Amino acid sequence: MTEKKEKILQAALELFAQEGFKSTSTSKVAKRAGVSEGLIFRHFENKEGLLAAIIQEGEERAKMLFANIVLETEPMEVVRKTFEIAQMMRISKEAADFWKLQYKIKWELEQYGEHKMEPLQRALTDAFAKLGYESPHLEAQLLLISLDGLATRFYLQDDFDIDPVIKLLKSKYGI
Amino acid sequence: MTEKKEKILQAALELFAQEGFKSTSTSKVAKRAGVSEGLIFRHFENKEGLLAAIIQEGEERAKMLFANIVLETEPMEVVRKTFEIAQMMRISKEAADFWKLQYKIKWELEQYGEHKMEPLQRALTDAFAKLGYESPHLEAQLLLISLDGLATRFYLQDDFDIDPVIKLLKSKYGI
DNA sequence: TATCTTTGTAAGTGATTACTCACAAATGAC
DNA sequence: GTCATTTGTGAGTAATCACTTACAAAGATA
Repeated sequence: MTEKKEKILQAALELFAQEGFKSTSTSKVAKRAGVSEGLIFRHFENKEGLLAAIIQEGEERAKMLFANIVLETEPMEVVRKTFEIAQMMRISKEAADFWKLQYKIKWELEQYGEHKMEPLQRALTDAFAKLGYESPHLEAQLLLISLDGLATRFYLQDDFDIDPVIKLLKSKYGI
Repeated sequence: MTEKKEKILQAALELFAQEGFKSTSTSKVAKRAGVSEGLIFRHFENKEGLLAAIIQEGEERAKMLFANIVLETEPMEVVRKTFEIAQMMRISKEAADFWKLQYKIKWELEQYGEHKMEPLQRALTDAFAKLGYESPHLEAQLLLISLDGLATRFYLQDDFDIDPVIKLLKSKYGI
């Protein structure tokens, strides 16, 4: 991976997350990365290839993140660590950009990245089952759905105070 | 409102909801509406004006929808009717298009339409207070956030079975 | 050093974009 | 019927789009 190729990926991640995929031009990406526009096509073939590279890079990071949860055997810890992930978007600017891009892409290209969340959902289903919930699969779905909603507000509503809402939601799971 | 003007609004709603605002061209809208492209600019000045007209039309519809809830005094009925709204997107294709557009616009233009939901949130806060919840304001926020997450799945995940999840969520509020 | 491959650039390409403009048809008021 | 206004069209516009191409610089291998 050359230095300029990395610059392109970083610039594209920022711009796609800010302005969306379709409405970010390749010339803009090149300008922010400080390279010629042609270099984008040399490295990534076309604009979609650039997006694919960004998404793939992030999916590997997501896998690493979920691995920590999936291997957890203590059910309450599974739930607690799931909330931990939700709170992580607030830490690193790059992580926030990546997750924001995920949601933007969902709405822009209408492809729900179900598979990415599947291991987490299975771990949660298992945890809720162990905890004696009546419909563990539905409970797992509902928790992830609530976190989707939380992310929506977090990214789109400027003055949104996420912490007290997370705290309330946690309390409903006894955390 | 002339016939052709209405055709434009309808075509634009469909296309914006399907493909997004920025990546739907005015020529495409004109073609679907069966009018000349120039007529769009005659009636709406520019592309943003067309979007504004669509959104305004829908906001009035949303107000009417919420009015029924806001005037409700029985707190459990407020919560029940809120779920009723959530289930409405599944009925009419036009209503679905409108709400889908709302979410798409949120992510594309990053402007959260807070004000639109405010009367509903206040009614819910009031209801939860009457029902003796500890943090009625947060509870109202959390419920609306969960419904945001539900909408995300409903619109983006093809095989999503929304009914059992709504049923589970309802049960958590004693409905 | 000579040669081959990779990395990089600058100046293009035709297609599409939002939008304008000159003009015609329809409508309404008197 | 006449005139003014509104509604509508079709052929423009400059700017921008994703992408190509010809060619140069840099690195690696011998």
